[in-house]
Amino acid sequence: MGVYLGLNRSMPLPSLKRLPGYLRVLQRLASRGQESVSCTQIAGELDLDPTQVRKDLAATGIVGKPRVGYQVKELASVVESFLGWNNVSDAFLAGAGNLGSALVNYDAFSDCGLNIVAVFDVDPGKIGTRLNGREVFALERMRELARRMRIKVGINAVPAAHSQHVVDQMIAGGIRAIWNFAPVKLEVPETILVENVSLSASWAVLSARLREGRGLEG
Amino acid sequence: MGVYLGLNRSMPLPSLKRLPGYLRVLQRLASRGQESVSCTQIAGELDLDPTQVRKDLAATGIVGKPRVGYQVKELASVVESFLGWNNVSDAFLAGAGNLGSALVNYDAFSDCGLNIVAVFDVDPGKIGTRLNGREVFALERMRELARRMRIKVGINAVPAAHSQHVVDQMIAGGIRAIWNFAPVKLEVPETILVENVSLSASWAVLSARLREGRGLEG
DNA sequence: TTCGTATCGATAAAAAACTCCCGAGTCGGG
DNA sequence: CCCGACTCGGGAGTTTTTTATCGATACGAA
Repeated sequence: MGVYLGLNRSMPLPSLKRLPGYLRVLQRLASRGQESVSCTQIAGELDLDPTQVRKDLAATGIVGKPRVGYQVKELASVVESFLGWNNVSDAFLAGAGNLGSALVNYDAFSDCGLNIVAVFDVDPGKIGTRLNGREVFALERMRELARRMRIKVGINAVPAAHSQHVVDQMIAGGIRAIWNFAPVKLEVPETILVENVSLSASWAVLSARLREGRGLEG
Repeated sequence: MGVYLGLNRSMPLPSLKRLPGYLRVLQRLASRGQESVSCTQIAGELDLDPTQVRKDLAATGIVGKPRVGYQVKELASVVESFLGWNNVSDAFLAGAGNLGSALVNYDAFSDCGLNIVAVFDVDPGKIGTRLNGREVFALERMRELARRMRIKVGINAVPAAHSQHVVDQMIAGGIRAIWNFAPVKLEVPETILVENVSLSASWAVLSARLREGRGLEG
Protein backbone atom coordinates (compact mmCIF):
# COMPACT_ATOMS: atom_id res chain seq x y z
CA MET A 1 0.00 0.00 0.00
CA GLY A 2 3.07 2.20 -0.01
CA VAL A 3 3.57 5.15 2.23
CA TYR A 4 3.85 8.59 0.74
CA LEU A 5 7.02 10.41 1.53
CA GLY A 6 5.17 13.67 1.72
CA LEU A 7 6.24 16.65 -0.25
CA ASN A 8 9.91 16.31 0.40
CA ARG A 9 10.54 19.96 -0.20
CA SER A 10 11.44 22.13 2.65
CA MET A 11 10.80 20.40 5.89
CA PRO A 12 11.91 22.84 8.58
CA LEU A 13 15.51 22.22 9.48
CA PRO A 14 14.86 21.94 13.22
CA SER A 15 12.18 19.36 12.51
CA LEU A 16 14.52 17.38 10.35
CA LYS A 17 17.10 17.31 13.09
CA ARG A 18 14.59 15.92 15.53
CA LEU A 19 13.68 12.97 13.33
CA PRO A 20 16.61 10.77 14.38
CA GLY A 21 15.48 11.12 17.97
CA TYR A 22 11.99 9.99 17.04
CA LEU A 23 13.40 7.08 15.12
CA ARG A 24 15.41 5.91 18.11
CA VAL A 25 12.37 6.00 20.34
CA LEU A 26 10.29 4.18 17.77
CA GLN A 27 12.86 1.45 17.33
CA ARG A 28 13.02 0.95 21.06
CA LEU A 29 9.25 0.74 21.31
CA ALA A 30 9.12 -1.66 18.39
CA SER A 31 11.68 -3.92 20.00
CA ARG A 32 9.49 -3.99 23.07
CA GLY A 33 6.59 -5.09 20.93
CA GLN A 34 4.53 -1.96 21.33
CA GLU A 35 2.06 -1.69 18.47
CA SER A 36 1.02 1.92 18.46
CA VAL A 37 2.28 5.17 19.91
CA SER A 38 0.95 8.67 20.42
CA CYS A 39 2.75 11.95 19.94
CA THR A 40 2.23 12.52 23.62
CA GLN A 41 4.29 9.48 24.46
CA ILE A 42 7.08 10.28 22.03
CA ALA A 43 7.20 13.82 23.31
CA GLY A 44 7.41 12.53 26.87
CA GLU A 45 10.39 10.36 26.05
CA LEU A 46 12.30 13.26 24.55
CA ASP A 47 11.05 16.20 26.59
CA LEU A 48 9.38 17.90 23.69
CA ASP A 49 6.01 19.46 23.07
CA PRO A 50 3.44 16.92 21.79
CA THR A 51 2.15 19.38 19.23
CA GLN A 52 5.62 19.85 17.91
CA VAL A 53 6.11 16.13 17.51
CA ARG A 54 2.79 15.86 15.72
CA LYS A 55 3.75 18.61 13.34
CA ASP A 56 7.13 17.11 12.63
CA LEU A 57 5.61 13.74 11.88
CA ALA A 58 2.88 15.27 9.75
CA ALA A 59 5.63 16.69 7.55
CA THR A 60 6.66 13.16 6.63
CA GLY A 61 3.18 12.52 5.27
CA ILE A 62 2.05 9.89 7.72
CA VAL A 63 -1.47 9.97 9.18
CA GLY A 64 -2.49 8.75 12.59
CA LYS A 65 -5.73 7.73 14.22
CA PRO A 66 -7.36 9.82 16.93
CA ARG A 67 -7.16 8.30 20.38
CA VAL A 68 -4.73 5.67 19.11
CA GLY A 69 -1.78 7.36 17.52
CA TYR A 70 0.46 5.81 14.90
CA GLN A 71 1.51 2.28 14.12
CA VAL A 72 5.00 2.05 15.54
CA LYS A 73 6.54 -0.04 12.80
CA GLU A 74 4.91 1.92 10.03
CA LEU A 75 5.97 5.21 11.53
CA ALA A 76 9.52 4.03 12.03
CA SER A 77 9.61 2.95 8.43
CA VAL A 78 8.28 6.27 7.17
CA VAL A 79 10.76 8.29 9.20
CA GLU A 80 13.59 6.07 8.07
CA SER A 81 12.59 6.47 4.46
CA PHE A 82 12.24 10.19 4.85
CA LEU A 83 15.79 10.38 6.11
CA GLY A 84 16.98 8.08 3.36
CA TRP A 85 18.32 5.71 6.00
CA ASN A 86 16.64 2.68 4.47
CA ASN A 87 19.18 2.79 1.68
CA VAL A 88 22.84 2.55 2.52
CA SER A 89 25.14 5.35 1.43
CA ASP A 90 28.72 4.29 0.83
CA ALA A 91 31.15 6.93 1.97
CA PHE A 92 34.85 7.74 1.92
CA LEU A 93 36.49 9.02 5.05
CA ALA A 94 39.46 11.37 4.87
CA GLY A 95 41.68 11.45 7.91
CA ALA A 96 42.82 8.42 9.87
CA GLY A 97 43.61 10.32 13.04
CA ASN A 98 41.79 10.05 16.30
CA LEU A 99 38.57 11.51 15.03
CA GLY A 100 38.68 9.43 11.89
CA SER A 101 39.26 6.31 13.93
CA ALA A 102 36.35 7.15 16.16
CA LEU A 103 34.09 7.59 13.17
CA VAL A 104 35.16 4.36 11.50
CA ASN A 105 34.51 2.51 14.72
CA TYR A 106 31.18 4.15 15.46
CA ASP A 107 28.75 1.28 15.15
CA ALA A 108 25.61 3.39 15.26
CA PHE A 109 26.18 4.58 11.70
CA SER A 110 24.89 1.27 10.42
CA ASP A 111 21.47 2.28 11.73
CA CYS A 112 21.71 5.52 9.81
CA GLY A 113 22.35 4.12 6.38
CA LEU A 114 25.96 5.24 6.45
CA ASN A 115 28.70 2.86 5.43
CA ILE A 116 32.30 3.95 5.41
CA VAL A 117 34.00 1.84 2.79
CA ALA A 118 37.52 3.22 2.80
CA VAL A 119 39.79 5.62 4.63
CA PHE A 120 42.37 8.02 3.22
CA ASP A 121 45.35 9.70 4.79
CA VAL A 122 48.68 11.25 3.88
CA ASP A 123 50.67 9.59 6.66
CA PRO A 124 52.80 6.82 5.06
CA GLY A 125 52.77 5.01 8.37
CA LYS A 126 49.02 4.60 8.17
CA ILE A 127 48.64 3.80 4.51
CA GLY A 128 48.12 0.11 3.97
CA THR A 129 46.89 -0.51 7.51
CA ARG A 130 43.30 -1.20 8.38
CA LEU A 131 40.85 0.60 10.61
CA ASN A 132 37.99 -1.55 11.78
CA GLY A 133 38.31 -3.58 8.63
CA ARG A 134 38.59 -0.66 6.22
CA GLU A 135 41.79 -0.23 4.31
CA VAL A 136 43.65 3.05 4.59
CA PHE A 137 44.72 4.41 1.20
CA ALA A 138 46.96 7.25 0.17
CA LEU A 139 45.03 10.45 -0.21
CA GLU A 140 46.12 10.77 -3.85
CA ARG A 141 44.11 7.70 -4.70
CA MET A 142 40.85 9.05 -3.35
CA ARG A 143 39.88 10.87 -6.49
CA GLU A 144 40.39 7.87 -8.72
CA LEU A 145 38.72 5.40 -6.37
CA ALA A 146 35.77 7.65 -5.66
CA ARG A 147 35.10 7.91 -9.34
CA ARG A 148 35.50 4.22 -9.98
CA MET A 149 33.28 3.22 -7.05
CA ARG A 150 30.79 6.00 -7.70
CA ILE A 151 31.05 7.27 -4.15
CA LYS A 152 28.73 10.19 -3.46
CA VAL A 153 29.48 10.95 0.19
CA GLY A 154 32.73 12.16 1.70
CA ILE A 155 33.52 12.63 5.36
CA ASN A 156 36.22 15.10 6.22
CA ALA A 157 38.05 14.37 9.46
CA VAL A 158 41.26 16.09 8.49
CA PRO A 159 42.74 19.06 10.38
CA ALA A 160 41.42 22.43 9.35
CA ALA A 161 44.57 23.49 7.56
CA HIS A 162 44.44 20.64 5.03
CA SER A 163 40.70 20.36 4.68
CA GLN A 164 40.24 22.48 1.61
CA HIS A 165 42.68 20.41 -0.39
CA VAL A 166 41.03 17.20 0.72
CA VAL A 167 37.62 18.49 -0.19
CA ASP A 168 38.84 19.59 -3.59
CA GLN A 169 39.96 16.02 -4.18
CA MET A 170 36.62 14.69 -3.10
CA ILE A 171 34.80 16.91 -5.52
CA ALA A 172 37.20 16.00 -8.29
CA GLY A 173 36.31 12.40 -7.58
CA GLY A 174 32.63 13.07 -8.09
CA ILE A 175 31.56 13.25 -4.48
CA ARG A 176 28.39 15.29 -4.07
CA ALA A 177 27.84 15.52 -0.33
CA ILE A 178 30.43 16.35 2.30
CA TRP A 179 30.11 15.82 6.01
CA ASN A 180 32.69 18.15 7.44
CA PHE A 181 34.15 17.83 10.91
CA ALA A 182 36.84 20.47 10.50
CA PRO A 183 36.25 23.96 11.89
CA VAL A 184 36.58 25.76 8.58
CA LYS A 185 34.25 27.06 5.95
CA LEU A 186 34.79 24.94 2.87
CA GLU A 187 34.74 26.52 -0.56
CA VAL A 188 32.67 24.34 -2.84
CA PRO A 189 30.51 24.75 -5.94
CA GLU A 190 26.89 25.33 -5.06
CA THR A 191 25.87 21.96 -6.39
CA ILE A 192 27.80 20.27 -3.59
CA LEU A 193 26.05 19.67 -0.30
CA VAL A 194 28.02 20.45 2.83
CA GLU A 195 27.00 19.76 6.39
CA ASN A 196 29.27 20.98 9.14
CA VAL A 197 29.68 19.40 12.53
CA SER A 198 30.83 21.98 15.00
CA LEU A 199 31.90 20.63 18.33
CA SER A 200 32.96 24.05 19.45
CA ALA A 201 29.47 25.45 18.86
CA SER A 202 28.04 22.81 21.13
CA TRP A 203 30.66 23.39 23.78
CA ALA A 204 30.02 27.12 23.50
CA VAL A 205 26.46 26.66 24.67
CA LEU A 206 27.53 24.75 27.73
CA SER A 207 30.47 26.92 28.70
CA ALA A 208 28.62 30.19 28.17
CA ARG A 209 25.84 29.01 30.45
CA LEU A 210 28.36 27.90 33.01
CA ARG A 211 30.00 31.30 32.93
CA GLU A 212 26.64 33.02 33.28
CA GLY A 213 26.45 31.38 36.65
CA ARG A 214 23.80 28.88 35.76
CA GLY A 215 24.93 25.56 37.07
CA LEU A 216 27.05 27.05 39.81
CA GLU A 217 24.39 28.13 42.27
CA GLY A 218 23.11 25.76 44.92
CA MET B 1 39.23 49.92 31.16
CA GLY B 2 37.52 46.58 31.24
CA VAL B 3 35.03 45.43 28.69
CA TYR B 4 31.45 44.86 29.67
CA LEU B 5 30.18 41.39 29.13
CA GLY B 6 26.79 42.69 28.20
CA LEU B 7 23.66 41.48 29.87
CA ASN B 8 24.54 37.86 29.86
CA ARG B 9 20.95 36.77 30.03
CA SER B 10 19.40 35.15 27.09
CA MET B 11 21.54 35.58 24.05
CA PRO B 12 19.71 33.78 21.24
CA LEU B 13 20.93 30.23 21.01
CA PRO B 14 21.75 30.42 17.30
CA SER B 15 23.82 33.51 17.94
CA LEU B 16 25.70 31.81 20.71
CA LYS B 17 26.53 28.91 18.44
CA ARG B 18 27.99 31.25 15.86
CA LEU B 19 30.39 32.88 18.28
CA PRO B 20 33.07 30.19 18.03
CA GLY B 21 33.19 30.77 14.30
CA TYR B 22 33.69 34.48 14.82
CA LEU B 23 36.40 33.79 17.32
CA ARG B 24 38.28 31.58 14.89
CA VAL B 25 38.18 34.25 12.23
CA LEU B 26 39.29 36.91 14.68
CA GLN B 27 42.21 34.87 15.88
CA ARG B 28 43.32 34.27 12.34
CA LEU B 29 43.09 37.97 11.54
CA ALA B 30 44.95 38.84 14.72
CA SER B 31 47.75 36.44 13.86
CA ARG B 32 48.03 38.20 10.52
CA GLY B 33 48.40 41.47 12.32
CA GLN B 34 45.14 42.99 11.17
CA GLU B 35 44.08 45.75 13.54
CA SER B 36 40.41 46.23 12.87
CA VAL B 37 37.63 44.33 11.19
CA SER B 38 34.12 45.02 9.98
CA CYS B 39 31.06 42.83 10.26
CA THR B 40 31.05 42.77 6.50
CA GLN B 41 34.43 41.09 6.44
CA ILE B 42 33.60 38.58 9.13
CA ALA B 43 30.36 37.74 7.39
CA GLY B 44 32.24 37.25 4.14
CA GLU B 45 34.60 34.77 5.73
CA LEU B 46 31.77 32.66 7.05
CA ASP B 47 29.07 33.18 4.44
CA LEU B 48 26.71 34.96 6.77
CA ASP B 49 24.66 38.10 6.64
CA PRO B 50 26.62 41.16 7.84
CA THR B 51 23.65 42.39 9.82
CA GLN B 52 23.39 39.10 11.56
CA VAL B 53 27.01 39.24 12.56
CA ARG B 54 26.56 42.78 13.83
CA LYS B 55 23.59 41.78 15.94
CA ASP B 56 25.39 38.76 17.34
CA LEU B 57 28.36 40.86 18.31
CA ALA B 58 26.17 43.59 19.76
CA ALA B 59 24.77 40.99 22.14
CA THR B 60 28.20 40.61 23.68
CA GLY B 61 28.15 44.29 24.57
CA ILE B 62 30.98 45.46 22.39
CA VAL B 63 30.70 48.70 20.42
CA GLY B 64 32.31 49.41 17.11
CA LYS B 65 33.18 52.51 15.17
CA PRO B 66 31.39 53.44 11.96
CA ARG B 67 33.50 53.01 8.86
CA VAL B 68 36.15 51.18 10.90
CA GLY B 69 34.56 48.26 12.61
CA TYR B 70 35.95 46.65 15.74
CA GLN B 71 39.42 46.27 17.16
CA VAL B 72 40.32 42.69 16.31
CA LYS B 73 42.12 41.89 19.54
CA GLU B 74 39.56 43.55 21.71
CA LEU B 75 36.70 41.83 19.94
CA ALA B 76 38.38 38.46 20.18
CA SER B 77 38.88 39.02 23.86
CA VAL B 78 35.25 39.99 24.39
CA VAL B 79 33.92 37.00 22.52
CA GLU B 80 36.28 34.72 24.38
CA SER B 81 35.17 36.12 27.70
CA PHE B 82 31.54 35.86 26.74
CA LEU B 83 32.02 32.18 26.03
CA GLY B 84 33.97 31.73 29.21
CA TRP B 85 36.90 30.43 27.19
CA ASN B 86 39.39 32.74 28.84
CA ASN B 87 39.17 30.61 31.96
CA VAL B 88 40.02 26.93 31.72
CA SER B 89 37.38 24.43 32.76
CA ASP B 90 38.78 21.17 34.06
CA ALA B 91 36.66 18.25 32.96
CA PHE B 92 36.31 14.53 33.46
CA LEU B 93 35.75 12.30 30.50
CA ALA B 94 33.80 9.08 30.83
CA GLY B 95 34.47 6.46 28.20
CA ALA B 96 37.90 5.53 26.87
CA GLY B 97 36.63 4.03 23.64
CA ASN B 98 37.21 5.42 20.19
CA LEU B 99 35.16 8.53 20.71
CA GLY B 100 36.71 9.16 24.10
CA SER B 101 40.17 8.77 22.62
CA ALA B 102 39.34 11.19 19.87
CA LEU B 103 38.17 13.75 22.37
CA VAL B 104 41.21 13.40 24.62
CA ASN B 105 43.44 13.85 21.63
CA TYR B 106 41.54 16.77 20.16
CA ASP B 107 44.01 19.62 20.47
CA ALA B 108 41.57 22.37 19.58
CA PHE B 109 39.90 22.13 22.98
CA SER B 110 42.78 24.04 24.50
CA ASP B 111 41.58 27.07 22.55
CA CYS B 112 38.14 26.61 24.02
CA GLY B 113 39.01 26.67 27.68
CA LEU B 114 38.39 22.96 28.00
CA ASN B 115 40.92 20.77 29.75
CA ILE B 116 40.29 17.08 30.18
CA VAL B 117 42.15 16.09 33.32
CA ALA B 118 41.21 12.44 33.67
CA VAL B 119 39.45 9.61 31.89
CA PHE B 120 37.19 6.93 33.35
CA ASP B 121 36.15 3.55 32.06
CA VAL B 122 34.90 0.20 33.26
CA ASP B 123 37.22 -1.90 31.08
CA PRO B 124 39.93 -3.37 33.36
CA GLY B 125 42.23 -3.53 30.37
CA LYS B 126 42.13 0.23 30.02
CA ILE B 127 42.30 1.22 33.66
CA GLY B 128 45.77 2.35 34.61
CA THR B 129 46.77 3.14 31.05
CA ARG B 130 47.15 6.64 29.70
CA LEU B 131 45.44 8.49 26.89
CA ASN B 132 47.38 11.44 25.62
CA GLY B 133 48.91 11.85 29.03
CA ARG B 134 45.70 11.48 31.03
CA GLU B 135 45.39 8.53 33.34
CA VAL B 136 42.43 6.22 32.90
CA PHE B 137 40.69 5.43 36.19
CA ALA B 138 38.01 2.96 37.16
CA LEU B 139 34.58 4.44 36.80
CA GLU B 140 33.82 3.84 40.47
CA ARG B 141 36.46 6.35 41.40
CA MET B 142 34.95 9.17 39.39
CA ARG B 143 32.54 10.28 42.06
CA GLU B 144 35.19 10.53 44.72
CA LEU B 145 37.78 12.20 42.51
CA ALA B 146 35.32 14.68 41.05
CA ARG B 147 34.39 15.78 44.51
CA ARG B 148 37.95 16.00 45.69
CA MET B 149 39.13 17.91 42.62
CA ARG B 150 35.99 20.05 42.51
CA ILE B 151 35.34 19.13 38.89
CA LYS B 152 32.31 20.88 37.44
CA VAL B 153 32.24 19.55 33.88
CA GLY B 154 31.68 15.97 32.76
CA ILE B 155 31.90 14.63 29.24
CA ASN B 156 29.95 11.51 28.48
CA ALA B 157 31.43 9.38 25.70
CA VAL B 158 29.98 6.12 26.90
CA PRO B 159 27.55 3.98 24.88
CA ALA B 160 23.91 4.92 25.24
CA ALA B 161 23.00 1.91 27.34
CA HIS B 162 25.35 2.81 30.16
CA SER B 163 25.12 6.57 29.96
CA GLN B 164 22.49 7.14 32.59
CA HIS B 165 24.52 5.32 35.21
CA VAL B 166 27.63 7.25 34.32
CA VAL B 167 25.81 10.54 34.49
CA ASP B 168 24.34 9.64 37.86
CA GLN B 169 27.87 9.14 39.10
CA MET B 170 28.95 12.47 37.70
CA ILE B 171 26.15 14.26 39.48
CA ALA B 172 26.90 12.41 42.69
CA GLY B 173 30.43 13.71 42.38
CA GLY B 174 29.24 17.30 42.20
CA ILE B 175 29.51 17.81 38.46
CA ARG B 176 27.17 20.57 37.28
CA ALA B 177 27.46 20.55 33.51
CA ILE B 178 27.39 17.54 31.23
CA TRP B 179 28.46 17.41 27.62
CA ASN B 180 26.72 14.36 26.31
CA PHE B 181 27.77 12.48 23.18
CA ALA B 182 25.44 9.53 23.64
CA PRO B 183 22.18 9.42 21.72
CA VAL B 184 19.92 9.29 24.76
CA LYS B 185 17.96 11.77 26.78
CA LEU B 186 19.62 11.94 30.17
CA GLU B 187 17.51 12.22 33.29
CA VAL B 188 19.04 14.88 35.49
CA PRO B 189 17.90 17.37 38.13
CA GLU B 190 16.99 20.68 36.62
CA THR B 191 19.96 22.38 38.23
CA ILE B 192 22.30 20.34 36.03
CA LEU B 193 23.19 21.69 32.63
CA VAL B 194 23.16 19.22 29.76
CA GLU B 195 24.29 19.82 26.21
CA ASN B 196 23.79 17.04 23.71
CA VAL B 197 25.94 16.44 20.67
CA SER B 198 23.93 14.60 18.08
CA LEU B 199 25.91 13.29 15.17
CA SER B 200 22.84 11.59 13.79
CA ALA B 201 20.96 14.89 13.63
CA SER B 202 23.73 16.35 11.53
CA TRP B 203 23.90 13.34 9.29
CA ALA B 204 20.13 13.45 8.95
CA VAL B 205 20.32 16.84 7.31
CA LEU B 206 22.80 15.65 4.74
CA SER B 207 21.19 12.32 3.96
CA ALA B 208 17.67 13.72 3.75
CA ARG B 209 18.84 16.28 1.23
CA LEU B 210 20.66 13.63 -0.72
CA ARG B 211 17.52 11.53 -0.84
CA GLU B 212 15.48 14.52 -1.97
CA GLY B 213 17.60 14.46 -5.04
CA ARG B 214 19.55 17.57 -4.28
CA GLY B 215 23.15 16.80 -4.89
CA LEU B 216 22.42 14.14 -7.47
CA GLU B 217 21.41 16.24 -10.44
CA GLY B 218 23.95 17.54 -12.87
C1' DT C 1 -25.72 1.98 23.21
C1' DT C 2 -24.10 6.20 25.21
C1' DC C 3 -20.84 8.99 27.50
C1' DG C 4 -16.26 10.53 28.58
C1' DT C 5 -11.64 11.01 27.32
C1' DA C 6 -7.52 10.90 24.68
C1' DT C 7 -5.65 11.97 20.34
C1' DC C 8 -5.37 13.61 15.67
C1' DG C 9 -5.35 17.37 12.12
C1' DA C 10 -5.95 22.01 11.01
C1' DT C 11 -5.88 26.74 12.02
C1' DA C 12 -4.56 30.60 14.57
C1' DA C 13 -1.73 33.00 17.71
C1' DA C 14 2.71 33.82 19.78
C1' DA C 15 7.53 33.83 19.96
C1' DA C 16 11.90 33.68 17.96
C1' DA C 17 15.12 34.58 14.46
C1' DC C 18 16.49 36.81 10.46
C1' DT C 19 16.60 40.64 7.07
C1' DC C 20 15.93 45.17 5.49
C1' DC C 21 16.16 50.15 6.06
C1' DC C 22 17.74 54.55 7.57
C1' DG C 23 20.08 58.11 10.30
C1' DA C 24 24.47 59.12 12.35
C1' DG C 25 29.28 58.92 12.69
C1' DT C 26 34.00 58.31 10.61
C1' DC C 27 37.57 58.02 7.43
C1' DG C 28 39.93 58.90 2.91
C1' DG C 29 40.39 61.54 -1.26
C1' DG C 30 39.95 65.63 -3.88
C1' DC D 1 38.07 71.77 4.16
C1' DC D 2 34.33 69.32 2.03
C1' DC D 3 32.39 65.34 -0.28
C1' DG D 4 31.49 60.60 -0.90
C1' DA D 5 31.61 56.01 0.57
C1' DC D 6 31.54 52.72 4.18
C1' DT D 7 29.88 50.90 8.53
C1' DC D 8 27.68 51.01 12.94
C1' DG D 9 23.32 50.94 15.79
C1' DG D 10 18.58 50.97 16.33
C1' DG D 11 14.03 50.07 14.76
C1' DA D 12 10.71 48.14 11.57
C1' DG D 13 9.25 44.40 8.88
C1' DT D 14 9.42 39.63 7.24
C1' DT D 15 10.07 34.94 7.67
C1' DT D 16 10.51 30.86 10.32
C1' DT D 17 9.49 28.10 14.24
C1' DT D 18 6.98 27.09 18.28
C1' DT D 19 2.91 26.89 21.04
C1' DA D 20 -2.06 27.20 21.81
C1' DT D 21 -6.92 26.33 20.44
C1' DC D 22 -10.76 23.77 18.52
C1' DG D 23 -13.67 20.47 16.17
C1' DA D 24 -13.70 15.63 14.70
C1' DT D 25 -12.88 10.85 15.53
C1' DA D 26 -11.96 6.49 17.75
C1' DC D 27 -11.72 3.64 21.76
C1' DG D 28 -13.15 2.02 26.49
C1' DA D 29 -16.25 1.86 30.30
C1' DA D 30 -20.72 1.91 32.15
